[in-house]
Amino acid sequence: MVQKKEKRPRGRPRAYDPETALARATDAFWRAGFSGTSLDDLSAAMDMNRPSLYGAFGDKRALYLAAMDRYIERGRQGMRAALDEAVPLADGLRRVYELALAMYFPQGDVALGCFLVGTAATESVADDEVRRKLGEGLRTFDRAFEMRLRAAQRQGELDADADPVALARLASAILHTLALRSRAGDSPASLRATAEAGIRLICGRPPEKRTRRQS
Amino acid sequence: MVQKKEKRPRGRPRAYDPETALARATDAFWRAGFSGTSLDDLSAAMDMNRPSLYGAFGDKRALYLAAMDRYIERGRQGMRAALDEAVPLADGLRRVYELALAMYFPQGDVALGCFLVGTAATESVADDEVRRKLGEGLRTFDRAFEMRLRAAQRQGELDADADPVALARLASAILHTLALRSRAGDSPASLRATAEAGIRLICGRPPEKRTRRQS
DNA sequence: CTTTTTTTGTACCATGTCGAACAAAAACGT
DNA sequence: ACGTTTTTGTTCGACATGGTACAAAAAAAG
Repeated sequence: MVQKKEKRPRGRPRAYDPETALARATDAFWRAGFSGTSLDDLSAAMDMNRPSLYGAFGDKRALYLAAMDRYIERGRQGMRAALDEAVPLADGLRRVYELALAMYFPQGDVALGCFLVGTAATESVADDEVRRKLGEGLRTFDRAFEMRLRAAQRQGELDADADPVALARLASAILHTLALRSRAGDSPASLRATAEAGIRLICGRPPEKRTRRQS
Repeated sequence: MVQKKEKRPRGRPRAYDPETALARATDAFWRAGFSGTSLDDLSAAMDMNRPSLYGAFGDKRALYLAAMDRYIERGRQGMRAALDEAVPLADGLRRVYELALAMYFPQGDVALGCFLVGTAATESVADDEVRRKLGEGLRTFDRAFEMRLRAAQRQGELDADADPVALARLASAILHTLALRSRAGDSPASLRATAEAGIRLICGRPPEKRTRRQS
């Protein structure tokens, strides 16, 4: 157990990297949804032929569930980093929303929005496991906001009588509206404005009446 | 033109009512999404055989677009009624969210969430027309909120320096999070709480510190 | 009653889809 | 070098899917 030696396995080496293959599968699902993505599409996107794909990830559904897990975990890590308690609450929120927008609008590509909103939300009615994972993912993001808000409250950055749980849900609501609207054709600029308005509401209006001039 | 006499058309009378057929098609799409709903599913749900369906609505995509139009129009009407200027702003918002939750959680059925979030968001990346309609639909709902917020501002119900456009987007954000979370397995009760928190934030906290007791 | 017009219902077709069978290929161990 | 083990690539097959052709049916018009 101590030495995780890179012992090559016995048979023919695999021609793909599981992580990048999963990333490409995620991208394919992202564009057309679960039902709208065929195994041929996946096979082409992942550059794996069907049997390899089947052997590596199981059937289409298992592959999709793995893509969900990966997406949620990466989102969690991104939020954890963005919500560093060393940066002010408002800046942390802004960083989260910027991170989200960077994902929702890939460079030189059409707007993709959020993977969960764009694909899992559709499947969740018919597929219990997808619904479970989707719920767990959203709660994960809620919790990340909530932890940060609690810290802000402890540090006096946030009103003592604020409700961190409720505010966290609203911070997520901003995320959800960005996710949805980016898929509806809204521009990054307009979404940034919406995010800013949300941040102002969540953090509480500054003590003095805010002027339009920025510091 | 004056007398819209119920002149029966020439041939065999149709065995279906177009409006209810479209409603049933909407329901079918709602559960499985556009790609996940087959023509057989639709044919069964609408109680029309394939050629009749084709003759009445065109192909599957045209049928889906018609379902979108119907859904958006009904949503618009519902919001217009709920946001009656005679009722206080907070109550109006509450009525909108209650209306939404009533749609998202049909009696004696699984949670369906919002039709647009659950189905159009998936298709919108690949289908320009769906994306256009989705964006227009969301903006329609934004505008309904915005109109009401402007009225509230005129009546002094809302701060004079509030931004109706931004607040309307946030009111929609609450709607979007309800739509998404209802599909993720959240309970109506928890969503109601989220909606209430959103209403408090949008309407501004009441002058005195709010106590838990209700009038 | 016959003709005309429109809808219905059955059957069909080309294609797409998921999943699997099977042999060739590429590595390791002896 | 030879067998073992694992992955790859080709191929196949059963089935679902979107869409259509065509005759029977049901109503009005003549």
